[in-house]
Amino acid sequence: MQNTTFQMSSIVTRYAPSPTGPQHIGGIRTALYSYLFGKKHGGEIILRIEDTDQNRYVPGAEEFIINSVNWCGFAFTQGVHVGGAHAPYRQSERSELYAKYADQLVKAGHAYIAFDTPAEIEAMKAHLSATGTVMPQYDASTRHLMKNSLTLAPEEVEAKIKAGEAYIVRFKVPENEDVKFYDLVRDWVNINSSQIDDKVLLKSDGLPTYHLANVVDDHEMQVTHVIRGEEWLPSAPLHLLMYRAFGWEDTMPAFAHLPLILKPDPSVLVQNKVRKKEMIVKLPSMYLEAHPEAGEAFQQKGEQFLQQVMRDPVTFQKGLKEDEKDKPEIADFKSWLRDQLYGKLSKRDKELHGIPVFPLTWTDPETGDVNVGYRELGYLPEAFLNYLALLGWNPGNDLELMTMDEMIENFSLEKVHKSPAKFDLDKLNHFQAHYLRNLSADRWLELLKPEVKAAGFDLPSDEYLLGVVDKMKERVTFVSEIPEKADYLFQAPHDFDQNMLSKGWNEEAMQMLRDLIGLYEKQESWTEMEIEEIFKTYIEENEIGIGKLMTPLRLAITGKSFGPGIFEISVLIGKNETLDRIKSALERLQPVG
RNA sequence: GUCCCGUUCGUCUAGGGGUUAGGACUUAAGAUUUUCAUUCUUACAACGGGGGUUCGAUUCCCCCACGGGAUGCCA
Repeated sequence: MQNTTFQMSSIVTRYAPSPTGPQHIGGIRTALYSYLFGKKHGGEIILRIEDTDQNRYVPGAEEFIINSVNWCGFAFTQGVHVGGAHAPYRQSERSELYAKYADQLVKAGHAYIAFDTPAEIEAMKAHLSATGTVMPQYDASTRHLMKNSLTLAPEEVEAKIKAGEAYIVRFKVPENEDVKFYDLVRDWVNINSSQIDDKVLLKSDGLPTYHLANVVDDHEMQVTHVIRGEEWLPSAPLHLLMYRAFGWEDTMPAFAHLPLILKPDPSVLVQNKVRKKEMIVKLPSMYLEAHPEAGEAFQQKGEQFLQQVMRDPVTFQKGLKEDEKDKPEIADFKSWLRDQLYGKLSKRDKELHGIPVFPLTWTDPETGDVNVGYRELGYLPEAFLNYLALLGWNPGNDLELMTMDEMIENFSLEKVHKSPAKFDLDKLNHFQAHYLRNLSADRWLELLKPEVKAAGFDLPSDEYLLGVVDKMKERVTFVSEIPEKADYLFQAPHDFDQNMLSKGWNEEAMQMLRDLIGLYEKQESWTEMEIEEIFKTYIEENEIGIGKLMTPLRLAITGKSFGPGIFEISVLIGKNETLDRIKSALERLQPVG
């Protein structure tokens, strides 16, 4: 990796999202893989914003992408936010370029100008469908029937343009040609060109479509490796054809199409009794919300249906299939259900499966809807990223927990999976707990302080806080759980575990605690070993079962029945506080039983 | 519908013509522990189905089933 400077500098990858909304974790993973690959080969990693659709532009989306990547802890070497040799990196700022190249293609006979209105195209397709064509499209078989520069006389075309008539540029896809291309993760893929329609290259607003902009920019920016989602696989042959038409085939980038990230398996839902019950009620009302026309009466029917279908995974799978015997309202519900339960991970899956899809919290600028992100939920970026990296890639050994450097070292596109992966929150949480336990003192303080304040406690010293961390880090998955589970480390307990109280808080225990206070008071030096010794000597001398005293002691000091070692806690909070708490408990709590 | 891609424990996956099919998460049991965790040990659990090719197939080929994607003047 350290040698071959020439090879190293020649790699260029890119991440090219469109700012149509918050970046979902699939996008982050694509960005990550582009980064890992680029970094591994010492190359350039470009962030290019594909904002060629004016209608779908969402303010803030671009910042969201950059913030997300920053939070995850990796970076681009070129891009909208940092500049670079190929600036600008926003496609809306490069539009003359695309028009120029589209023109070049038209002149060379690889593309043509078309004047058809959407309605006319629609009519053509409808007509073909009616006469039995399975896949009606604007292509070699139909382009001669339409209004374009292939069918119109040149003067006519000229006149129309002069008159200001709207037009687009379409790519002239060759007829019936096998297009074969190599994909780094899927090997050879073969598609016949008749499957591809004459894609629009330049829209009537003068802006390019993805297909044109992407090919032109990857060429201009000297991109060597295009790493993108599987949804692009079917249009890759088109892109190849375009590189060919431009005469750029020699320098065409290599392609790597990544598998999708899927929703969790719905049969898991069926097997979980609690979740199942929830879903039987929730799904019909969610459907009702989306389809108010179904009518209130639907809710019950929907629940009935689910109850039958969700008996077990097999009935579930069968029951969700299309069935001609279904009543119309159930048929609609079913197809809606399929969309909700299967397929790519989507925004709805936070609600449905408890799986957030955004790295950061996103507030929809139009609706005000808040979609909570991994960061705000308390996930550590390194845990999130490590888990995400493994959803579609694996180094091929048993390595799972990896630092960024290890991921870079081990990464290869050949090891990227072909098949999609389902998101598993349990495993992410395991990673999270692991990384939390290995956090540095500085990070701990940085993360814990706001949580302590948010819980309404006074902020203790850093030293004390690190003591808290030491006692609690093995017991939590999120930092916010610390003030929640160990409130007694920040103030004397207000509430006491009733169950525990009824089991062991009696006259006998109270007397023992009074004895213990006496012994503790005499003890000058206050270390864990010493006070444990006092405790043990006492119970041995009085032949008491250890739990008989330990439980009431813990209860008096913490109010709880579980937690770190009680002597550790006593030392942390100090001698005075320990004694105060025992005394106060003895005053406040009446003996039970 | 048509085209493209995929299919190993419940989940994420390793492997690859002859393996006791390996690891991780989850679940369960045990050890440690004053409790709760952590940690450690153990257990449960998989090659979608059918045909080939082969002495032998989970691995290669074909078909089917299932899952996914694409089929826009969206990306």
